[in-house]
Amino acid sequence: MKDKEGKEGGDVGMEERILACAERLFLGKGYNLTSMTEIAREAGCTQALVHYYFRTKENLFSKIFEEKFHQFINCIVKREDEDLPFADLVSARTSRLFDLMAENRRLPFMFLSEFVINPEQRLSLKDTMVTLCAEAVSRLEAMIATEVEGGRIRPTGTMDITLNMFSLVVTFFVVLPFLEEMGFVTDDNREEFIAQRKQEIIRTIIGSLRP
Amino acid sequence: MKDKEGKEGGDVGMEERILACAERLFLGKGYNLTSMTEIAREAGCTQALVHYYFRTKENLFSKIFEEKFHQFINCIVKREDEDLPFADLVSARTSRLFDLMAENRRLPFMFLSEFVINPEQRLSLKDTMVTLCAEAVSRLEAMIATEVEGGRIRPTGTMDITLNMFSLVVTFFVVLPFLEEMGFVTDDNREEFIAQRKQEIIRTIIGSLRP
DNA sequence: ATTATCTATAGATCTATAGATAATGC
DNA sequence: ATTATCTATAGATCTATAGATAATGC
Repeated sequence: MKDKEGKEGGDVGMEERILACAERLFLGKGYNLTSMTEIAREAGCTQALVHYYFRTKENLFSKIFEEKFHQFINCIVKREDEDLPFADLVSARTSRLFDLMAENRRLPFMFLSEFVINPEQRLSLKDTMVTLCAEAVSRLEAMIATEVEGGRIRPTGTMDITLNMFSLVVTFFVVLPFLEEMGFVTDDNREEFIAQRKQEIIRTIIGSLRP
Repeated sequence: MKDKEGKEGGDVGMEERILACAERLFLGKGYNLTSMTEIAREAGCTQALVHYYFRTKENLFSKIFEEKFHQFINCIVKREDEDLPFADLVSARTSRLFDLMAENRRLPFMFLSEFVINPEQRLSLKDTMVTLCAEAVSRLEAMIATEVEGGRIRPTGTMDITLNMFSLVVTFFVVLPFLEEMGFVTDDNREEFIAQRKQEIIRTIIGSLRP
């Protein structure tokens, strides 16, 4: 029996507990506003121990950041959906992105705060991003061309559709806390509000493509 | 003649120079990552002087934040546009929001980083926001109802249209630096890219409303 | 006299490390 | 023996203030 069971997890090792706390804190406040001291306090150990396991703060952060980043990209692109008809593919990807965001609402904030502030981080992940993005849109690009040719959608760039999807989904979860604070969303209507917004986003994206 | 002309402004007083530097730094990196020392260094004085003029960091930040915030809100809502036909009003507001963002690209980052981190800031501006937002959408709401009744647009909520507008415009400028870094946007095509995206956003919003 | 500016410093953090001690695995 | 944990502390910041000095306005 450990002396401190703490908030995080059950009877899991201290290293994992540190990771879990760090993840939560980094996601909530970004790199610079989270201190090793705070992570240690939350995990229930001294900050020396946090350094013992991860040596530097940068190290600890990278571990979490990169894991989240890959999880994020992989979730969006699923090869199976490439056999779907165009509208269904757009709908499926939007829906998946929406659900991922619903479960990781602070993710964009974490990305943003790090990327905007930390140009090195940005550079170091650039290649990964370019590759993964290219993969993500290659099939889409071809489909759009076909649809446009067939006159089923108006001429549109892959970039525009992708930006639309990303913008609508991500911003929604970013502003959600404010909508709650301002009383537009309450405990009673939250679930329905979110579900409706999801449908509306998909309708917006697909609907705006009609010729 | 002052001994230090510095980067910011011409022969303007030190107080204004401090304000200008603080604005640039706060906008770029948010409250917590900007130090009084750094502001002083940029403005070309000691940090004691920065405290002399603004007493606390919080004070200095609030001054800038609130000014920017009001500028932001007032820019979006212009009463004259309320006489325009529906599509034109949506288009005009989107366009204005787009232009404002184009000139203050770090604004959303500043808002976000402060709001997400600083619940007090959020609370203190809540009332202002609610009032201004209500004003901004009241006329829109009536127009939407009329349009829907007349069968000219499909049934849609004011909230959805507003969110669409906000999401599409703001996210574009947030991700623009990444698109540049990834090579999708270059010095050569930037202007055109931005102009096209603006049109596409308006098309998306209006187009998605067709019945 | 008042306003603007500087130097110096107290007091809070924070990261990282060194070195001691307790727990564990063989 | 090795791994996990702690205490203590060095060395960097940072905010804020006190107190001295220079510049300005009457």
